[in-house]
Amino acid sequence: MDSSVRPYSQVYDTLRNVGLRPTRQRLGLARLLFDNGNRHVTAEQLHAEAANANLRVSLATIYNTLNQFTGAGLMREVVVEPGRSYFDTNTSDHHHFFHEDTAELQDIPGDAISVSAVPEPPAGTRVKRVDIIVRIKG
Amino acid sequence: MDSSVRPYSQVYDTLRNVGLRPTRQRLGLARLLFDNGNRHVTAEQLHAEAANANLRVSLATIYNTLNQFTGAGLMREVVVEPGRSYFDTNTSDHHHFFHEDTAELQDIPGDAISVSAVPEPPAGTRVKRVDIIVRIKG
DNA sequence: TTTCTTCTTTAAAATGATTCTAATCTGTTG
DNA sequence: CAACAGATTAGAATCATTTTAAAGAAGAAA
Repeated sequence: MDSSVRPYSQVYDTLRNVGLRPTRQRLGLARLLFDNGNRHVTAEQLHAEAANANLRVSLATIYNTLNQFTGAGLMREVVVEPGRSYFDTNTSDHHHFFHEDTAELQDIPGDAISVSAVPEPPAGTRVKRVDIIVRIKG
Repeated sequence: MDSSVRPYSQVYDTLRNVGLRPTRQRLGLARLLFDNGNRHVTAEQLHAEAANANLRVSLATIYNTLNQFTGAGLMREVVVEPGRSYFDTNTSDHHHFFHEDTAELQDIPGDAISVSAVPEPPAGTRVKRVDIIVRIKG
């Protein structure tokens, strides 16, 4: 709970649990991502943030890590803009506002919006996820 | 109605109405796009299709044209996958199934699905559009 | 701890989609 | 038809992301 006393133990366990070796880079990135509430980041943003926090990580590792975290179910990818991927630390059922002016994402809690009557998926397929993006402008 | 008799007159008028010069390329692409029911295409797909139909158009023009048609409200862009853009000839209110296996889009009519209680957008913003993507797998 | 093996990280190159550039060509209008 | 504005094009440029192959770090065993 007190990150000044046990700065890495939480994320350390998290990484162990999903079978990822707790390396310096993964521990540092996990802390940036998970110790500050729900976050929506692009690879470039996280890279800049890491540099800022004195964490030396290459951009390739940022991409690897974001993809591994997503594959492990610790994050999810949100696709809202052509040519750029956002990663979301909130994996619970919820949706998004997308500010078209600032290119920022904002959570909509799962219970604040819902889809009535999701149509039957085509024969032979099953629904993997329903994404709702509410695009807004200033 | 009979495209063998008046092959270009419909799309010709459409282009005129939105202020785009009816060039050979735009007329040909418009015919491929609008004379065959609702379509979802990527730039590469449309390029291949044009070549197939003996319509010589560069890829740069495909991109220009798709963006111009979208800007003119004749089509809309659908973002479902990082790194690839889909363009949809159906501009009416509706949503999409996305087949993750085949990377294909399929319309969900606007009245077959709906969002209950779209939350109030943040102060100073207004909703531009609500996109629902139902991701399915085989 | 030393060693061995396996997984990670990295810089740099490669890729893939899209946009830009600058030169050439084509519609439109007079 | 002439002239101009707008459109098309090949190829270069750009941007986000992935791959490569080499060097480095973590875990297990002795």
